[in-house]
Order: sequence, then structure tokens, then C-alpha cells
Amino acid sequence: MQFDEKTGDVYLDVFKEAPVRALKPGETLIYAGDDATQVFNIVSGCLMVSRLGKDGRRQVMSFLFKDNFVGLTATDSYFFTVQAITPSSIAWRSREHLEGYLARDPSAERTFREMVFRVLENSLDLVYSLGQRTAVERLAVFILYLRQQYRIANGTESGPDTVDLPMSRQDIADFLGLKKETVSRSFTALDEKGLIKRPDAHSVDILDVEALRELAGITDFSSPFRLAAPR
Amino acid sequence: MQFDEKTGDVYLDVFKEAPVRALKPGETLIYAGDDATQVFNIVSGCLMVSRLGKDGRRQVMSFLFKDNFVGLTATDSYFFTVQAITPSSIAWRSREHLEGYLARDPSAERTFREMVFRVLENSLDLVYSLGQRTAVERLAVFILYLRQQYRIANGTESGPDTVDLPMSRQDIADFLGLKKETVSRSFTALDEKGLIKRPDAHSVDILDVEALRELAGITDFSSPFRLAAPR
DNA sequence: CGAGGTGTTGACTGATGTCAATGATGGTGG
DNA sequence: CCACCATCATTGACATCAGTCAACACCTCG
Repeated sequence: MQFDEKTGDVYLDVFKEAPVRALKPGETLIYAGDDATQVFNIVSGCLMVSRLGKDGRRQVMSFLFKDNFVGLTATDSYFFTVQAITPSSIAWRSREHLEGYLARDPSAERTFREMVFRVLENSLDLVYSLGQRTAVERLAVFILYLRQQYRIANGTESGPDTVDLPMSRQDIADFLGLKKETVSRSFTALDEKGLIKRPDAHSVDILDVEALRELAGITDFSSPFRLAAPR
Repeated sequence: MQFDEKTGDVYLDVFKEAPVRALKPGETLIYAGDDATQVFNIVSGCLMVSRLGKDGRRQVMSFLFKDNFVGLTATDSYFFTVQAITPSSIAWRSREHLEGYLARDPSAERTFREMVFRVLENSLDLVYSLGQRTAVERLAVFILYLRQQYRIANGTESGPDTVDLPMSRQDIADFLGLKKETVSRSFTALDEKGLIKRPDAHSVDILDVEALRELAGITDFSSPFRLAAPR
């Protein structure tokens, strides 16, 4: 395995020579309920992890980008759905292959565990957003989150502050626990406050990162998702 | 390590001979921001994991019971606070001790990873609740969740359906992303619908489990936290 | 060029939050 | 053991934020 100091991200060599599968927008990679026999690593594109209630309510759990990992569960079957948003290519291995690899290489096992911790911490960040933040605050956090994802994926630390929004307003709404109209209105609100500009519906120019951070209640500069730790 | 078929829970032998620390109600075990040098396993009592925003908003991430594990992070410091709700006793080990143990025993490593997955899945359940469910629904899920915790902790499958609520209304509110008044009103609503009875503020008699499950939108009988997996 | 999907905006509704008063509970010291 | 006080829970009246329903605009792709 490797640890990339620049991005803070962790890769597993298991996917080095792995077969790659292409997905069209909207295509499903993992169906909730299927046997969890494969694991995946995103090579390119943007995917969406979601969970559907029986009455049709949907919660988007996360968006996946380059080098993100999906597919493992504590049980035998997936309990979430993964779909492509943009055309994507995904490296895959059988679950057994990964398990064998991890069993053989103890340091890989440790690295892998850290990847899982990262996912857990992201999910805890989402819990904080959904439980405590208002609509506009959630959107501010979301925009900063996407910004960070792209910077990690592209390996850039600077550059013009334009963020791509490949997903629909409905997808964003289901991620932030809001309705799509509220997401629209929140974009407008950020726009009117002068924090962002919207060239079109699927991209955002960040005009005032600091004000966005302030709104989001994020203190730590380098890792946008760590909150204050008062004592 | 051991796997207990009855409860589906996983224990680590690391804590078998570990020193135990006693905590009074309200006492803090882990301060957010501290170096993450120790790991813990609950022997008895009820604890609370929470995260505080700099403006004072608090999100309770989980409640911990017998045999639950806390203390590991992907980073060097804790980013959450853990406090006792009831008098508790906690077994502890140094982080190095656990790491060494896991490195020596590959099957323990795997078991440990599964424990982490369990925590992740619980956190994803909470995300669904906060993002998609109404106040009353969240409370219904919460009551069922506590019921399951006690059944696991006590190893019982049946018995009278009374659930203990050691935490305050404020704690419940901060867990469910609501205000304490709304939690009170939701209790009253469940009471008036005849689904529960409240002998006192800190215990609940479940009168109609099925109706609670219906409200919570939970289909799977055995594992109350798995949602429908429509396709 | 037209049609369907997607996004924005407006008017109104409803659920949850806020503020405040009252009622219950539990711990402490007389 | 009881009385008191402090804390916590409940309830009510009202405010506010997000949801609903509906119209319209825009873009994309046949």
C-alpha cells in the first residue's frame, strides 16, 4: 500500500492490476441487497452511494471520486446502492481477493482499517450537518467539501475556485436532508450574500472561501471537516 | 477474539485482563482534542459520544453500552467527547497495546475491522434518521434502538418490553437533531397513539412494537436497523 | 424546432424551534 | 424522615424555517 503525504489519501496496491469497468451516467454499480462479493475503487468519474426507505425516501450517504473505495460491509450483502453520476471507470476485485491480500500483508490491513476510519469520520461529519446545521450552512459545507474533493483528486492546492456540481439538485437535496427547492433557494441565498457565483446550474465559483468557512462553522484550515474541539 | 452467535457481537481478548476505570455520572472519559493514546471497552454503564461545534451546538453521535468499544481514530487525536451518563466501569488499554495485539493476531485484526464496520453502519443509520425521518419517527427508531441494545447487553430475547432511558431529554434531543421540547412532545404523541406508556420520565413501556416498527419504517425483524432494500 | 427533464421562483402550509410558565423529581441537609 | 430547592420534563402560545404545490424558465437532446 501507499500513503500519499500530499493528499493524505491512502491507496491499496490490490487495485493496481485490477480489471476496470466502465459505467454510463445513471448506471448502477451496486444494488442494495445483492451479495457483497466484490469491492471497488474509483478510477475516474463521480458516483453516489444511497439508501432507499420502503416509502421511497432516499438518503444519499456520500459521493465518490477518484481513488475512493466502496463495497465492503460487515454483513454478507450490500445495504446501499451505488450509481454513476458522470461516466466513470471503476477498478474491481472479488471480496476474497481483497481479504486474501489483507491477510497476507499486515501493514495493508492496517492501512485499510484507516481508510475505513476515514469513511466513518466523513459519515460523522454528515451526522453533524444533518443534526445541527441549517439549510444554508449545510450547502456551504457541501460546497467546501466538493472543493476539497477536487483538490485532492487533482492534486492541486491552489487554482481558480470553481467547483463542479455533476449531480442534480435532487441528489444534493437527498444528501443534505432537504428538498430540491430548498437547495435552490439556499444557492440563491449564498449568491445574494456574495459568497458564490453560479455561471450555470452545474458549477459554482467560490468568491469568499473564508465567509463560507465561517458559515459552515469550520475552524481548522487544512482539514475542512474537523470542527472546533473546545474543552 | 470471540464471536458470540447469540448477540452477533464481537469481543476482543485484549480487554480480558485490562485495568478497569470507574466513572461517575457526568464524568468525562475522553476530551475532544486530546492525544488518542488509549482505547476503551465498556464493562458496565451507559456513556455518550458527542461532538461540539464552536458556537455551542452539540451533536450526540452515539450512546455506548456494555461491550461497546471506543477510542480509535484515523488521526492522532480524538475528535469527539465521551462522558458517562450512569455510573460506569471501563476497561482500557494503550493504543500501542491494541495495535500490537492486532498485528500479532491476523484474525483479531479482521474481527476488529468488522467492529469498525458495525460502528460505521450505525452511523449511517443515524444519517438516514436525521436526513429523512420526522421527529416522531426518529423517536420511534430511538426507542427500538435502545430496546435492542438492552436485549443484546442482557442477552435476553424476550421479557417485558420496558426500556430504560438513563440520558436526559436534552441528550436525546442532541442525538436526534431536535430540541428537548420537541422530544417531549414526540413522547407525548407516541403515548397518545397508544404505542408507549411512560411510568416516569426515565423509562418507557412499549405497548405496540409492531406499530413502532411501522412508524420507524423498519422491515427486517431480526436486525431492527436494516431498511428495506427495494430494487 | 419541439418536448421533456431540470432548475428557479412565488405563495402558502406545516413542522419544528423559541420563549415562557407550570409541574414533577430527586438529592441534600435539617 | 421530611421539606426544600434545584434541576429536569411537560405544556402552551407564538415565530420561523423548511416543505408543498404550482407556474415558469431554461437547457439538452432528439
